[in-house]
Amino acid sequence: MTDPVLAALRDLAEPAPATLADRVVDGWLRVPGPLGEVYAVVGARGVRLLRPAAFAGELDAFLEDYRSRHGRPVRPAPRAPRGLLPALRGRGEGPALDLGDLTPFAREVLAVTARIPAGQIRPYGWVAREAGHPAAVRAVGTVLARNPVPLLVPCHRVVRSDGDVGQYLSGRADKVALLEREGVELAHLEALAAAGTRLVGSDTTGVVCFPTCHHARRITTAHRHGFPSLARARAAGYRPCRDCRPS
DNA sequence: CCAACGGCGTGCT
DNA sequence: AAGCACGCCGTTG
Repeated sequence: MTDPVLAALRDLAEPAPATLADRVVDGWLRVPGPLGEVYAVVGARGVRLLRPAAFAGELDAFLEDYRSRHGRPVRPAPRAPRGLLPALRGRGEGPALDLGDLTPFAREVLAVTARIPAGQIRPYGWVAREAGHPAAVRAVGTVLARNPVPLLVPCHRVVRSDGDVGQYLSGRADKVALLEREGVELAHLEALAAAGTRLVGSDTTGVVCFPTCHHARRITTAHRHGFPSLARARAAGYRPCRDCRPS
């Protein structure tokens, strides 16, 4: 078990000179994350696999998971890649990712998901549409269920359209914890959904948003209107927000 | 190639 | 209102 503080300090240390092995062999590491420690495997092009340690089990199981996916040798990584530790603390753009072996559809789904800001959530159906496959809602779920780099690609921010938080790799409890940590008011959103409100608009701007969009949060209660669908909002003269692009 | 399988959505009770 | 059945669709064995 690695001391989180020591692990963090290690990231600040001078990078070791790159050896040939650093370029050819992938490296594993164990670092602190928002739900406890995580294992990661990093290749020359970026992070290839990441798992919460509590979910992955022992290191051996994690490395076997990686080997079964890629069949490449793994050794301990000399250091964490730039941006990994800050990203796991919710800061920065995150480290480079190596998702090269995924299908184009899966890559697109993850790319769309990666753009959801912290503190906000979007439905699976929205991701499907943004990825250019509006009917592949369920397939989006399958892709996210196999997200090789959870936390870095924030699949916990994708939820069901009915207000339920939905499933998650390591269980709904983790998903809820991650979202609440980011300031998402799940109870409030569930109440909204239960009342049939999926979008909110401002009658001063005529714009409708997902409730967690930063524009939506600025609407004062006097000017706030809820809508069950974009069609209904449009019928009332509203247009979709250009930032959260409600569908 | 085909069939089964999901972190879903929706319409019907 | 909560639950269920069925449709959808990209992967995988």
